[in-house]
Amino acid sequence: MNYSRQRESIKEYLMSTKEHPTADIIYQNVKMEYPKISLGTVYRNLTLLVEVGEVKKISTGDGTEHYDADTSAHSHYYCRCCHRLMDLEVTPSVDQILAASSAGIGTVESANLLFTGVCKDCIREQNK
Amino acid sequence: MNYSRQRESIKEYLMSTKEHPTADIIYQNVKMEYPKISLGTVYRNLTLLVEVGEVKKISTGDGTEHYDADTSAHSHYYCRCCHRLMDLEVTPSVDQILAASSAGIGTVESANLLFTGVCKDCIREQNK
DNA sequence: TTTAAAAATAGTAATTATTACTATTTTGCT
DNA sequence: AGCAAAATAGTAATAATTACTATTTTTAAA
Repeated sequence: MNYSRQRESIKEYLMSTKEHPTADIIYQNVKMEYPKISLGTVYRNLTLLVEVGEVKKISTGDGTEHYDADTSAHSHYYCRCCHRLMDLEVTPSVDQILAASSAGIGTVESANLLFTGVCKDCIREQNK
Repeated sequence: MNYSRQRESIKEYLMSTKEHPTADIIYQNVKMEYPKISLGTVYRNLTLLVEVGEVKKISTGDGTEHYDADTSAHSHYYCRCCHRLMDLEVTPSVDQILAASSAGIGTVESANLLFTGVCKDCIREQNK
């Protein structure tokens, strides 16, 4: 992977915000510095950065993906009303998280935990 | 909400499978019973069923949504290789889940917990 | 059991997010 | 400087989802 100003700018913007922006929002912001940047470049670099582990992709089910340069272990709270995605600095038991967050940030209508990895079947396939 | 055979069939199919199918897979299956059903009908009813709480929508970030008629509190494991979404009957501490699932199902590359609800700001707005 | 309004449907068109393609430019190396 | 690999802008294509409309189904009341 070679250096690119555009990719740096994307990373910089992502690190400067706590908003968990979508590709399009990132595009609009990076365009201020690089008016000729194309949306495809934003998507390609986001995919790259996620692959390399420098950025996390967060799926809320609202129709578009959100991105976060904070790769530390933390959870998120999504408001289905204003569509904001917020940080939650928690890792303890789900019950505790539920109690804590329902007291703090808003109502909790669902708490979903999703693990991603490569399953045993696929590992077996790969070792053939 | 009025009764509809198509909606019943969608629910029936969803309850019969552990596969967490996408709208399109559901469409293909319900089409066996109702060959004239349209994809729009599937989408509309899935949205309705999710709103009413009879079905859960699960976002893996793989480009399409998955649906689950099992609304009990459980987590999921997504394999980024074969794109299968599997059930995990867990609710204890995230650390325990991590340990348990990494031993069992496959590698765990990420564990993401997402809460959804209505945030305090929105509740405040609504009470005006 | 007819009937009329409300809700749902099939089929199609439109929209939106994302990916693919290509000719040109930038980067890293020697 | 000069060359290959990687990246880009711009555009076209794809895939998932939503919107629209004329017709059919459902529901409940006459």
